[in-house]
Amino acid sequence: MRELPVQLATKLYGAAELIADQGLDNTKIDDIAEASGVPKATLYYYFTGKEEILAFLLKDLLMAIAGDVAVAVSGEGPASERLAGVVRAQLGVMLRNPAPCRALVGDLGRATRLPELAAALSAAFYEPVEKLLREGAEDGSLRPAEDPMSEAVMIFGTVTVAGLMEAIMGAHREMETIANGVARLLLDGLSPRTTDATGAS
Amino acid sequence: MRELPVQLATKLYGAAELIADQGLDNTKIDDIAEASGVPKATLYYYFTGKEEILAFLLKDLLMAIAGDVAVAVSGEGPASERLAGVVRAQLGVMLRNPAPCRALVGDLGRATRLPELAAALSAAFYEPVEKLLREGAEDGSLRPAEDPMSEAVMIFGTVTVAGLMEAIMGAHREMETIANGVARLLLDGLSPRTTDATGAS
DNA sequence: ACCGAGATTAAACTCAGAGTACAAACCTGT
DNA sequence: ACAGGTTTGTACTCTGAGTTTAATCTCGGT
Repeated sequence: MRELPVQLATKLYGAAELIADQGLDNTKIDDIAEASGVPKATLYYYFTGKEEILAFLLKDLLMAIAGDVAVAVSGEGPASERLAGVVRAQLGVMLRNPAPCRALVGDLGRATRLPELAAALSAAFYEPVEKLLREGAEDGSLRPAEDPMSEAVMIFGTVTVAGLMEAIMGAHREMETIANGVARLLLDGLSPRTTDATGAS
Repeated sequence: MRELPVQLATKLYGAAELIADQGLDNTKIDDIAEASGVPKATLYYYFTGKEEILAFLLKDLLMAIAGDVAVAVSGEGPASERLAGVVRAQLGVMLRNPAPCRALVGDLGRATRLPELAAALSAAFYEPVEKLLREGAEDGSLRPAEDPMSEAVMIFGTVTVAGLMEAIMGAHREMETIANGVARLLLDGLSPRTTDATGAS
């Protein structure tokens, strides 16, 4: 895949919506060409096919998430708070880019079969969060995880599905509202808090 | 879609693996015909196309989950324990049917665009769990949820992603192990438990 | 045994759309 | 002006989805 001119990349975002709505198969290359204003021949000059176009769009999304997550992870404060920041970061990117998100779910299969993307996802999310969990165990703000990797995966699942649900329905709720709900579930769980000093009623 | 003979249905499961591995687009109707031993013409006699075949396989999976989840939900004991049962139920079905699961992720987009499936998913999972959350708030074994619907969605995300990760990699771990990890996260969260009576070291 | 209705299948067909080929224009630096 | 890459229109090939047809098969009723 050749180095992509910025202008072309920009135009392509217009196609994300289309792909998100219809799914990749129902979207003809000619449709993508028309929607983005990039002629078919040019698309084939840069990409080997549809899939690679989708992959480009998704990698872009993952990079955005990776960036914001990285900032949240390496911030100040206890790990638990930074984790809440991670949640906000991911949800923020997702709600700002609903079309690629929908495309991502829609064609997750292809995405996971694209090894480059799996790697990007891991770098964007699992690894930073896994690290964060370990730090939380050290600074005492999070319980020690038996298996930080799979906890990171679960956290990703929780956040992602919450975000997707919102991206698929047309975001009624504020990002902060959703993020609070997610963070509360992840940090405190569903059990009633036992924080009140003496036994309650 | 005509009434499907049992024998034919059985043969079709053989194709799930294929679809899971390659994704639906990379799987030719003729491949499905060959893999399942059902001639192409017969497939078209019963289904209108590939998509409907996939839909059939997925609906089957969702039904299985719905069944086991329903049992778990309506069992004895406090809601919190029944929730753990739900987790076990879903993971159990997923790990017993890795191929359809992988197909489901792989072609989630199509799946969500198939309204019948969205409804099935909702009936199989969201509604029962939502009900369970309300019961938990009543019997005191779960904290009251502000928004039971979106909590049900998040729970589904957590369980599903955990299950998928395992279905995609070839299940090394026992279902119980995974279920315990998931249930622990969902019930207790990531914060250190404050359960020890007096302040710890 | 025979008949008719529906089930099952092979084989040949149509047709949309992905991807290719290629040459003409178009830059951009030298 | 020239060379090397970029951009694009146009016309092409070819794969594979879905259709059609018609030949068999199955089986309950007579």
